[in-house]
Amino acid sequence: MSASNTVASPSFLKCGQCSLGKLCLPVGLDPQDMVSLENIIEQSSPYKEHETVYQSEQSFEKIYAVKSGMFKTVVIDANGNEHIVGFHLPGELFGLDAIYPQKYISTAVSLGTSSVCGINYNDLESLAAKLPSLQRQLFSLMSKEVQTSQSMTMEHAADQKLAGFILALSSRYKQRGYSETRINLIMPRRDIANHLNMAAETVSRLFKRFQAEGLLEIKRTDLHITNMEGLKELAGCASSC
Amino acid sequence: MSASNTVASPSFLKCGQCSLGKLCLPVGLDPQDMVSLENIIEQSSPYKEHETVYQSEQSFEKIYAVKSGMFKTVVIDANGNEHIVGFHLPGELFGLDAIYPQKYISTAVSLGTSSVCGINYNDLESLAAKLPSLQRQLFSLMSKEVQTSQSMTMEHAADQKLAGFILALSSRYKQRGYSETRINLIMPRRDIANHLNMAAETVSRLFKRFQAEGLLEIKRTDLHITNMEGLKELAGCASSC
DNA sequence: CCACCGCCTTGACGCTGGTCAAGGCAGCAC
DNA sequence: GTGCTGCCTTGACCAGCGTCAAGGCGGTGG
Repeated sequence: MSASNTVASPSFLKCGQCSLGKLCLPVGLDPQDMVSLENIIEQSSPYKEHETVYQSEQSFEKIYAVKSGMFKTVVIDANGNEHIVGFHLPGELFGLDAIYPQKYISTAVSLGTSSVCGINYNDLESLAAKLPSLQRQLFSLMSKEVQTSQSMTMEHAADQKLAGFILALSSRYKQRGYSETRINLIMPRRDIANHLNMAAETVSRLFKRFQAEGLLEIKRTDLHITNMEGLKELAGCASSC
Repeated sequence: MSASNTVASPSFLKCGQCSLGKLCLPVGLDPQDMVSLENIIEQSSPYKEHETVYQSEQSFEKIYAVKSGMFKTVVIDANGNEHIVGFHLPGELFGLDAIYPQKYISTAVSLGTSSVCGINYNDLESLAAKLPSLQRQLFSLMSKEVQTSQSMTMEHAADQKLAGFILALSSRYKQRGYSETRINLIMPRRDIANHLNMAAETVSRLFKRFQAEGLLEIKRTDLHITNMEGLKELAGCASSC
């Protein structure tokens, strides 16, 4: 395991060999069913930084699983303001919010070099009807998605929100086998701030304060959590515990 | 149709006869499949005000569809603060966030006299595997759920949040065949404020300001939207358009 | 009728965090 | 090296909104 969590690329492996199998869509599938799933999955060639996977308003066709790197999903409101809905780590799905309206709500953009698996939604639906364990996993993942976006609405004060964000990232990295205390914040401060509905200056000041309080150490993109309990207490544990 | 939207009770009707059929779980089912669904649904006797359907931490068994009245789902964070996650209108499901963790995250409480249909989740999963249109509807409803809680995280200023909340309510009532301009706010101001993460006093002041600006008229629980466009502009249309 | 209670409203005040502006610092081209 | 550019940090200032406290108003019970 590397000291920091640069994200390993399973490149063109099939689900059965992919290291993300334990987190991603194939959870709970037996090897035979896994093959059926592999057959409807398309692996993309890597996206360079700032490339878009799909655009808002585009008609819905596929959902995506992150294979390597990181993606953000962004919506633009009526006043032209961008809002970052979420950051997506390897093994996580995005595009699920497009199922109901049958068009993409957000625009998905790569952060750094990243790749995805694309899954045609109609094929996935048909397959899920045949494979109960896949159906179950899909419901489960969507339920999780509901819960995480709900928990975001609970944090109130800026310090709470930032602490919750860091903790959520930490636990997601941990699930992926990376260190939970050393995090590489590849997204710019501005993006973190935008996602949490606050000013970039506030993020900066809060990181400074957290550091002064001995909760963490941070230098540029390199974050080291030094007092996990303290952070959790601050966050009120909404997104994290 | 009554002038204001007191919520009609379909009482003990089966899905096929229930006026909510066009919004609720049975969307897209043919009459025969509808019968299969009816067989796994349990209709509750009415809850009185402030009664709980399930408690947070309780093990997950059923999801619920509102039959009449209104429910709120509430979570309590580590510091003991209550947070109202959502209000649920007739034809809407709640308890979906319990699927992933297999236990209820929130506590569900009735607002006024209300009733639900309870649906055993294991039975529902099995049935969905047999009925593609039911599976589809479930995915669709969960996707919608994701989207609405995401859109809540986008609003920033207090006036934006309140305007968005009113518009979302209005459009949900409209879907149910009620007036979109006359809304009966049965929940106390305090609950609205809590849900939107603001002080009850702010809600009060904002209603006053909205009234002064000619956007709406409000007296106690009786709300009348007089300038829909103005409200939408204020909201930035995040939750609503 | 009055008294009480809960809920909402209104006012005064102060803090949190947004905005604006300036300055640091790393990376890159020349 | 110098000068650019982009990102982050720091400081000064101000407003939006939370908090506290008081007062209104309607409903219910005596």
